[in-house]
Amino acid sequence: MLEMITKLAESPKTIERICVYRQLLQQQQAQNKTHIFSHDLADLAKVSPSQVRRDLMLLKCVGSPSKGYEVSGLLEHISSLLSQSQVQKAAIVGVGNLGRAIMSFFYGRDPNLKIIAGFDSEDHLSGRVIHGCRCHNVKDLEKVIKEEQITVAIVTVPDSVSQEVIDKLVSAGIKGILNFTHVRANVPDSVFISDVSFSAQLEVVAFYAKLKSAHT
Amino acid sequence: MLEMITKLAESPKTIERICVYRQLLQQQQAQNKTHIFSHDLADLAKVSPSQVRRDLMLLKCVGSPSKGYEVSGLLEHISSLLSQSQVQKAAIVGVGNLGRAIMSFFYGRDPNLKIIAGFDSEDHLSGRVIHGCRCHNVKDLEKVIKEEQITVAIVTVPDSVSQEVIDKLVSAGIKGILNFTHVRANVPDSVFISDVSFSAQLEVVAFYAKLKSAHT
DNA sequence: TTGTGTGAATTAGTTCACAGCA
DNA sequence: TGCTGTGAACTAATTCACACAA
Repeated sequence: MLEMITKLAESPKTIERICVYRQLLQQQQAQNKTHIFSHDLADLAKVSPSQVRRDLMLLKCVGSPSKGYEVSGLLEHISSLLSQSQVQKAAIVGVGNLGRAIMSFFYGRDPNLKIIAGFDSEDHLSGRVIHGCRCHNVKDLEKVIKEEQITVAIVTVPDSVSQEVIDKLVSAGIKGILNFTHVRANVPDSVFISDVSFSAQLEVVAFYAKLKSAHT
Repeated sequence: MLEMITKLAESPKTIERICVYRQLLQQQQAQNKTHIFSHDLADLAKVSPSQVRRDLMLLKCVGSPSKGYEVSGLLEHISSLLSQSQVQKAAIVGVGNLGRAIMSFFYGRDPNLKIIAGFDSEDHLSGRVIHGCRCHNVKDLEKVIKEEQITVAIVTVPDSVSQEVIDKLVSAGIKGILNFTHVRANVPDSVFISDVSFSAQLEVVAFYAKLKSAHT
């Protein structure tokens, strides 16, 4: 098991796809599908069938040539691998439109990973519960994170306070950060940070859109 | 020039980084920095210096060993390359929290790429202008997109109507789509689509966070 | 010196192609 | 026959390392 996790840790792309597979498999399960072939999952995820088989291989999943992979089996493998049977708690710093959108997007999606706290400098939010997520003033950040043993944080504050907020999160003991600001913040090696840049992504889309238009 | 674009089109990763460089360079320019070394830009973007030099090489940017790269020169190169001097218009389908957050995130950021229209099935939004973006009922989608010659669309609707909305966008002539739903939609080859999955990204962060905790 | 520009080397990621099984 | 599991081949992405210029 530990060896498998080490292997996986070296393949961030695979991990991301596996998270996507899980979502798709849950949808399939909801439709009472019990088995699925690699090419069917590949179609749903928009990747190649051999890619799916390779990814599942890493998880030591096995399928039968006649029926494909058992959906419930895959889901168990994936969940145990990703969450390692421990519940993890997450917090959001910055309860604006984006913060709320993410709360509602994520609400009820993954029982092993729950966004339980929100922080904002706006006092009128304190005490409110939005999508199952209790809001606090940002000055209680360290206290709440330590009390609740929160390990993951989502940062949706204005760019100008990004590094400051991230420093606070790090010293409060956060181990993983999903950063929506445009600042590429400094964090120690002991913390994992992933940057999401809407603007950059939209610009990439615009670039290819132009290319596609020219093609016609 | 055309040759350069063809080369770039084959390096999606480079394009994404270049968009990030642009943001960072604009910040630098605002601070009256006129020149920058590859390692400084690398620090800001959290990539390696040789990566920066390679990326800039693709754009045929040149720097001097003593002063580094000229910031305004880089910005010109990047902007002309990315937008090819044409203004592009974008629309958002789904004016909920997420849609609005994206509107405000992007408002005023890039003069060559503007989100000018929003579509929603909620009638009370029609006619409202949010962050410079005029809202319409979704049934006017095709008409407005054609009239305004919008080429890029952002999809922030519920998963259940995702494919349906994307089909409409494609037949209205959209060439690039940024998809925030969990559905990996089908689109023809003539359209570029990029999927953003918050949940998957957050799960990846949680995975590495757990890894980092174990490390301690 | 110090940093750029770039060929060469390395590493990561993906697809191919086929043996083996139901 | 049709699909899985996987070594081998290939392609893409990144880093190294060093000639050259200010």
